[in-house]
Amino acid sequence: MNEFKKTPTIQDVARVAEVSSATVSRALTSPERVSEATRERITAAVLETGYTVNQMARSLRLRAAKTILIAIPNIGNPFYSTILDAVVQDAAERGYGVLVANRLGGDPTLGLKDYFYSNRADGLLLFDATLDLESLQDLPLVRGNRPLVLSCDDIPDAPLDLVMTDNRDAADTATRHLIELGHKKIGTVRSRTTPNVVSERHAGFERALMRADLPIRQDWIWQGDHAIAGGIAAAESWLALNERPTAMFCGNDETAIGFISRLRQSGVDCPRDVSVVGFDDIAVAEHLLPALTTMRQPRYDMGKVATALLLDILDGPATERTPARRILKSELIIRASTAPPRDCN
Amino acid sequence: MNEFKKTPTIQDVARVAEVSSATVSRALTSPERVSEATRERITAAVLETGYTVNQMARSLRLRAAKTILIAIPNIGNPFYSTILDAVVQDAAERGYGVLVANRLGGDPTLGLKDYFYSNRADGLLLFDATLDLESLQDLPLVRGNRPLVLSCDDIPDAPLDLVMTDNRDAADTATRHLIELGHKKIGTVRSRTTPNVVSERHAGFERALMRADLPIRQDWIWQGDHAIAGGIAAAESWLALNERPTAMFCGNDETAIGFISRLRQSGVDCPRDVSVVGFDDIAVAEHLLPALTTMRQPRYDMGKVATALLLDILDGPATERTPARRILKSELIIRASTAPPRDCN
DNA sequence: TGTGGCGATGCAATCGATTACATGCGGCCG
DNA sequence: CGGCCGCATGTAATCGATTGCATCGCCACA
Repeated sequence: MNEFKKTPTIQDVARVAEVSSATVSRALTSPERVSEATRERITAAVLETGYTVNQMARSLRLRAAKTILIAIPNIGNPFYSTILDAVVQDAAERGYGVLVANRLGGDPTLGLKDYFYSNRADGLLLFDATLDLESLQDLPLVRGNRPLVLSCDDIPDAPLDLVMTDNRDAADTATRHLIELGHKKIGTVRSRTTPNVVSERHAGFERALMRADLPIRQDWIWQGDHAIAGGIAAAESWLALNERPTAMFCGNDETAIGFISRLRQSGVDCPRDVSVVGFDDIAVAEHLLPALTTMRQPRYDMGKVATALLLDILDGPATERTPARRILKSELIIRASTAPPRDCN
Repeated sequence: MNEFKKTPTIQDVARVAEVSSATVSRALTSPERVSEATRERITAAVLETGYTVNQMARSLRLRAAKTILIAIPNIGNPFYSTILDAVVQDAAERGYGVLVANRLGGDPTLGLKDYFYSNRADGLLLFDATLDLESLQDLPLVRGNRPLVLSCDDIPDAPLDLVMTDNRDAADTATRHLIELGHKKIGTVRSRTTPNVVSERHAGFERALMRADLPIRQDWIWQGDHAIAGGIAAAESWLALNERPTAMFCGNDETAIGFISRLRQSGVDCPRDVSVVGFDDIAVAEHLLPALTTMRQPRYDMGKVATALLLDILDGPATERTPARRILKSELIIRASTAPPRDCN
């Protein structure tokens, strides 16, 4: 059926349409520059040969891969996969492909990937600030002056384009919600995977407590891992306590899920015995029992905004720019996992 | 610091090391072919210039992009994001990048993507059988004789490499579990997103019922959407029924979550009033209340096996092969959402 | 009728890495 | 001492698309 053994090239089309390859190229990229008659012959020839452009050749020539690289700490986490979803969707609409790098930060083969990824992507979307500024600048993408947009997390003092949520205010809001319910003993499960989000959130947590003149007790602060396991571990330590907090602010929803689930196993009920507020509002949050009170993060929007920012830089003129900072607002979603403390009722 | 304005090329390295670009290329790809002295000079020059290979140029020359394309119906779904995780991990280890295409099937801009993706990926990992065989063969990847591995779903009569789970047996097992608990009135929420998985699962469901001489009632079969919303809709319809099934087999965990959650709102308890078994065993399944009985799908393995299969084809000799079929086993995880029916107690 | 201008098209260089083939050099053996 | 072999390296073609410049008609206007 196909008269060419190999993938047809622009030369093949040119031969069939009886024009030069230059004309074919022009017909495809700026149709108004060729006469109507030739354009039709070329269109027919494209169909006949089944030609599709060879992106490798085009990229080489144009010095643009039409591809962005997205680095995510943990694809399996619904929080990140939603972002990825948004990014892939929007990038595709603007003609860009998305290469995925998982756990770029912690991977010992980073050097290999350097080599591997270089010159393959036009820009980088980084949802992971476990890299410090120095190693970031060592990445060939950045060294090659490729634009980079950082999201979900901040790197202090880095002059980078940034898309974030208002982590500090959000944590403050969540904590205030617990305070307003009457809680005086409030603990938290922090995380360690994304350092600055964590300190921002923790700062918001402490700010709310301080403003309410409530104590910040170190033995009521646990380290989580942004996963269910961390919540479970924190719960076990919580159970061993003599004096327990009556409310907990968890660094994300998975942590809250693990925490509540482990407590339930030991007969401790949420929200009767302890109130829990999560962070993110992942899809299942409202279908849990108790439905989870949480700070909804505009994560789909975060993906969209970050993508738009990066692609605007890529498609725009190569002028000197001052880094942009976009802060998106989170929203408190009150459900059933928070209630007034028992002894205050 | 960097003496080259633009990204350094192999020519720049050659100039610094005072050799030809051919020698640099050889030093990098087959070091044993250059003398030790030159090799050292070249290594030094690579460091000095900060050279990294331009993959576009290499791919053009070698006709291999060192990239695979993965098509997934819904990235946001934890089921798929786990698979993606496995794929990215394993592909990176073997020096391949992963391009993500979301909802390749339903997207009206498929034609655009054709154009766009062609010649960019060496092979395709397809986790979505909403495409029929015909449109599949129209994809340039396939037409260009690029290997393709189909996973999660089957396309009947297609001579394709395949990685699947034992959907029919798994559905049979799940249904038998309900039967063994004493249930006689059993319904199901099917899905429509992945046609053949659905019919396989449904076939397993019906097989189990028939073998137990139980009725297959059409009004006890709902259409879901592999998402929470579908479970909710089915639950609402279930509530309106005069004679209700006492047990439900749900097409996936999200469906089960929505179903149970909606029923609870109306005071119907799982497992007291109705038993529910899910499918997949997503991460939260064991932390739900009730903890979800479900068929665990080896989805991480599915990603790994599919990747290994595709990459073996790509890296192996270009011989004629007969398509491989790998079937992975699912496992029944009994938790708290299933129990004997009330009236049988 | 001559010429300037413009639209359509072709020619050929270019992007950067790879590799078949050519070359040159040194050593070994007869 | 001459010729041959083999290793190390260089030369140049190649992959496929894009694009600056050249060319060729053709029309209009003086």
